[in-house]
Amino acid sequence: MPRARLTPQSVTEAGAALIDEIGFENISMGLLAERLGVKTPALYKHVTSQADLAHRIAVLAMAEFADAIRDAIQGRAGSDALAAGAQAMRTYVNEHPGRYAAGNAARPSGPDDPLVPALERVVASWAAMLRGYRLDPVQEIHALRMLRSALHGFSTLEAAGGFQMDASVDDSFTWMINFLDHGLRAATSSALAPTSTATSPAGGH
Amino acid sequence: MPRARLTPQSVTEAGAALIDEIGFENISMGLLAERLGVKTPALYKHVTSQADLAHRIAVLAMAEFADAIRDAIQGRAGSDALAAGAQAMRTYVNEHPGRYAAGNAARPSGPDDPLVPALERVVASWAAMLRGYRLDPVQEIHALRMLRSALHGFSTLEAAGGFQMDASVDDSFTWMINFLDHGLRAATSSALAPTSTATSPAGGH
DNA sequence: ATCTGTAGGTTAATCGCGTTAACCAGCTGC
DNA sequence: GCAGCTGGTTAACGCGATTAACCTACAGAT
Repeated sequence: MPRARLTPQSVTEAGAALIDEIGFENISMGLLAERLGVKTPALYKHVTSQADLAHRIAVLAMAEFADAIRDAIQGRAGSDALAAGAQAMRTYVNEHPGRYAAGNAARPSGPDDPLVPALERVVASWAAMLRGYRLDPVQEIHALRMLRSALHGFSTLEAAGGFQMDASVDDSFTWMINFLDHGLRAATSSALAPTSTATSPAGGH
Repeated sequence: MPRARLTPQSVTEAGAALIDEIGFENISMGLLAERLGVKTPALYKHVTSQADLAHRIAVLAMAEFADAIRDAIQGRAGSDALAAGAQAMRTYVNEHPGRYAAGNAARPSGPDDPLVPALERVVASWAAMLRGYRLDPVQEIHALRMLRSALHGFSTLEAAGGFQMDASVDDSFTWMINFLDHGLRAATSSALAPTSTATSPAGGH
């Protein structure tokens, strides 16, 4: 019987493909082994555990994801960059829901975890894009978090089938991007300062 | 030996408390049984399966959540209502991360699933709040989805420890709310029509 | 009070899945 | 042509969900 010639990489890639098909929470070692034409324990020669597999998929996913966003933003600025980056994100999440879920579930295991640079590259791309809006440095981080929140929230809700009402999800997405773009442009000069804490922000500066 | 006098409700409530402590994915029938001073199989006299338990927790969570948001918005309008509702949501998610995760993971099993009205009440509260901004009806649904996306994204990222940078998460949240408020007020009269991009349909009304 | 039926608990057994142990066959380098 | 690691296989273990078989505390009728 010839050997299957698996490697950690090929196992991870097959796992990534499978997780996109059946969903993050439905993956199992048995299913993946079957897909690879091998018995379950064989996988343990390449990954140490199911958790390890999930983590490798997460790293793969976040690296791909970072690339996708970087490429989309390349050569664009301002509104264009925002729209392109956001669309790239949404496309990625819709095409690879399982990978993306794995990427979100993963926590860096330490400072030398390859997940860390991948995540940093994602943040760096968004930050670069935001720089085009010339925000106050203090606000930039708030804007970055808002952007992540909005895009992540939209993508995951959509992937989970959370938008039930019969209005075009595409339209909603472009509307949101447009909304964010307008707001960011408005924030460029004017101080959209958060007034301290408690339950209520009064407006103004 | 006296009996434990469990009910589906008491089991669900204990499960909800436990899931907030140990996390959505870490719950197990054994742990919950131990917490209730009972052997594992006893739980099956009150809930039919672990999935059933999770679903009941989800219903409980979304009902509480809907109440919290309704109460927060009560008697307020516009910016105040937005800020109060958003803060109520964030507080709920932070205090009950497991419940909230259960609520999000759950899918209505059918039209008479009690999860449906609970979710509808949540949407209704946000919609009522948005009405204060007097948006174009077409835009209202987009705004609703954006709001859900932003708040859900922020809350879940925060609960998952996703905001690593050392800037106040509180400040970021109020900044975001403020940003959304400004944008919504701007959208009140002016047509914030989505300008067509590559992937998407042209806007207009 | 007693008797009885059943809801609500218990212990024992099953099953699936992750994981490990023990074993064995190809391929690589001498 | 053979020694030995590498990558597979089968068998076995452990644990968590679930089910079966059993048993008893309590409610209601007599």
